[in-house]
Amino acid sequence: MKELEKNFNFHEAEGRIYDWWETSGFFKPEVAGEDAEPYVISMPPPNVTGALHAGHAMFVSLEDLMIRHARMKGKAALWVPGSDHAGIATQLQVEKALRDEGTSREAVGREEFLRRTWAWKEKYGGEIQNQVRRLGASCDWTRERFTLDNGLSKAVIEAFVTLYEQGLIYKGTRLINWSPGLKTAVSDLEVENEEIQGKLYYFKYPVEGSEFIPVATTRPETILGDTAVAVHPDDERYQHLIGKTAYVPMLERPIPVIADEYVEREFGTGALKVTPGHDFNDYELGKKHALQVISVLNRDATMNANAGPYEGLDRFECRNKLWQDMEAKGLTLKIEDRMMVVPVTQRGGEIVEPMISEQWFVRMQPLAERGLEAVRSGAIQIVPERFTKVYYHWLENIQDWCISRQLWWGHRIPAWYHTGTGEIKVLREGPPDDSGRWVQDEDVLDTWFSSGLWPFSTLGWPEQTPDLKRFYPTSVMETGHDILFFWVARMIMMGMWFTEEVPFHTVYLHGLVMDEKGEKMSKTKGNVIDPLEMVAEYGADALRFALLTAGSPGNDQNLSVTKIEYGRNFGNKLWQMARFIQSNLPGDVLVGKPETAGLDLPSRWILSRLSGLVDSVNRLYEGYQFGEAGRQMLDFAWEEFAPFYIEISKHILYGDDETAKSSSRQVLVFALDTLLRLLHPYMPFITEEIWQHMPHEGESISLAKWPENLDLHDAEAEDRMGLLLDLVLQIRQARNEYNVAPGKRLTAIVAAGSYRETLEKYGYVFTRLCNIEALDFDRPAPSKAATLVAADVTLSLPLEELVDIEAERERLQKELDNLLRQIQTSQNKLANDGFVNGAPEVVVQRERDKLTDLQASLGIVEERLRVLS
RNA sequence: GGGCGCGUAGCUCAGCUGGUUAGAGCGCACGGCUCACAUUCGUGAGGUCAGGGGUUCGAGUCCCUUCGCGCCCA
Repeated sequence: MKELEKNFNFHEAEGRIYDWWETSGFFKPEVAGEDAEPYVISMPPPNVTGALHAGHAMFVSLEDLMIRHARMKGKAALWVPGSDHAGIATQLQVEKALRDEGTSREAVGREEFLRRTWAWKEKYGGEIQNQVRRLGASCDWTRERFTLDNGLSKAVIEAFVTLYEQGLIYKGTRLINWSPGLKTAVSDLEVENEEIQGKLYYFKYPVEGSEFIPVATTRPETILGDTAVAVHPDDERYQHLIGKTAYVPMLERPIPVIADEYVEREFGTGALKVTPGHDFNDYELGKKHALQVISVLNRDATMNANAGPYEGLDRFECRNKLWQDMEAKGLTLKIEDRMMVVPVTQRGGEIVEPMISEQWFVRMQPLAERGLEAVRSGAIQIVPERFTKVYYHWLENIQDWCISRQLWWGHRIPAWYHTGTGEIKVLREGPPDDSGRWVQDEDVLDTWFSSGLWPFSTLGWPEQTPDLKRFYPTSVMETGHDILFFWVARMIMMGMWFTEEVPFHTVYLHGLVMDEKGEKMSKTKGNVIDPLEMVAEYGADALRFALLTAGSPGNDQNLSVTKIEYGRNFGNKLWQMARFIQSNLPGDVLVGKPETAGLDLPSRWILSRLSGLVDSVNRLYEGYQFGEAGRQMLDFAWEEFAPFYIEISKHILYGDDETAKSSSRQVLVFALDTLLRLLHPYMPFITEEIWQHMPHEGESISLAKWPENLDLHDAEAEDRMGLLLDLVLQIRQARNEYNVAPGKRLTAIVAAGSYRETLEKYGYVFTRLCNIEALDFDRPAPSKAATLVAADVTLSLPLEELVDIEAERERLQKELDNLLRQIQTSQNKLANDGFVNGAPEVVVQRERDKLTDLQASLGIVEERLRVLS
């Protein structure tokens, strides 16, 4: 077996190991055989031209963990990778490149633009996939998909046409969110609300008869599109004006004064200007009162002809100009500073304008019902459970989905218009005929429309492919809670609608990755942790371990370089443990679970602890508590196995009892092997590298059996070893307290009580762990000694010149107080019938045993104090 | 306005089904390069688990409430 280097060279190893895994086909579900139960995750497709960020690293780590775990459990684990064409994001990048060349997409034309975008995709599109590889993602690259590839495009058309035929997709002229910068409609989900310091403009709305109604608005330019002034029917101030005619300032367009209970009398002036063409609430009000809808904006947010003299002005220029003009006419009242909420685009933060526009919509009601049913029935479980409520709330109040985008990069809407008759045909294959008189709709579909089909479109749908049959429905959808609506809910609805099945059984939502202060990472703030830099500096395993263990399910987590560094340190610890074990192995070592019969106490102890770890980890995995599971693995490795068992084993390994050596080796190898398997989903590279250098059966740890139910629990060994380790800690403390040189070897005088046999046999534990060269059982303790007590064992360290009697008395007095306090608590509990009868038997018994030990110790400490005084 | 989350050591966070004297990392103090490991080892200081009330034999954990912070929806 090749010797392990002094340190793990992850730079060299990660690429080598990954390539080997991939070319060996380990990432393919077929390694598990035809009868294996499938376990499938569809990878959330990153934007094709995007760069890997901490959020990607998070989902890759989590999903790879789940997939590797499933694979080790013998399942046919399939993780389908892919990328998203990301309509807006990608188009913006290519448009920017064109701008840099001094041209524009309009100038080069649609065909050329698309050619350029595909070229761009080919050039940069593979980048993020390689970055995903660097994290160790064990996805099946032979099944990689792209949302614009032929298969998926076919799925998109099938879905669109089907919904159209079912009457669930329609084209309509309605108020939508318009992004003037992007010059496209966006869905309500793509609009965020931002609070800004704005202004509230108060002005006079002229009414016939030289009267006026005071009105306030945050967007004066929309005055030009007003089609009514509304007041509350019971408002005495304005009651007499209801039904009269008001005149739009500057335009003098007559509009009615209407009454509606929707108007809040206490808010503002108690009167409302109504602009159905540019406000969602007003739009509804307008419908109710059959008001005219007037749009005053062009696609680029300049004013249109309806704005009369303001035509051509930008919306904000118009706001100022109009206000000045109104001021000149004496129509203004005042301007107030006011915090207000404006709708902005997700991308760029530009202010979105509600505008009347003809777009394609999906009627969501019927789909939402299926989506709700899927979760309500329990067919889909959302983890953490609290997100279920959020999901319900959104679906119960869902709006129709505006799916058309005035972009070029995307799935073109399969609708054809007859240039002569204006007839519309929606077809799987177009045009309807060769007459040359049919033109296709110019618009493309919202990117999320294709993403919504992802779990089944990637497996071949609408074709009934073997993959679709075997791997659908998928198992888990793992993604960030921020896209529950955007993506998860839509996948569920689409999945239920088109496949009559849930697209996945479980939704696992992780939190967002923040910086170490809990702030959102952003380039402008300069607090971004670049996962690729971290991988280069600390290794992929370190980053993964940090991401996987530093938080709790569903909650946002703060990532810091320190945590990644700690992950790297843990990797090194594992490596060093392995190096020690390996260097103490002769040629042949028994591999597998050791026979417990002849084992020494430390071995039975560590195997019992290991057994407990495995049980605990499996229980935690059931509840998706991967972070806690990983932390427990680290604790076991770093707090028990390495500092105690490995240390103690040196006594055997450096001795000459060949039988004992052989069993110690087997225990060491077995414990490490088990630990490596448990850690493999967290730290795939280092665990594989170590495993290959240790005695093992099988080709790769990634295919090794996941540890379950070791059945090595040994309560007695844990108790006895617990006492030894308790004494070890006390000896270390005493040595520190009395400033005993670390190198100084001491003989301890022991009154062993009921532990005589154990202490005689395992006295070497103290040699190894706290530099006690011998235990003397048959000598009375000298007066100048530090006395340590555990259960009924007394251990004295003769420290002649170092021990000050007074100090020792104080120390013991403190110990006495401590014991008394604990005994008191314990006695109170046991005297309480409620506890004795109500608590589980094990808990009560543990309390009784504890009290017995405490009382034994108390007797010893009291006696010792008597001697010293 | 509705919903959700969070508030535990100086900082960042764990604490899973309620059950030993509430843990970790970083930072801090003291001491060690001991033959796997200074990417380390040993020891220590540091917490009325946001406040109040309740359920329970027992609450950091469950329920109610107040305060503070954050997110989502309207």
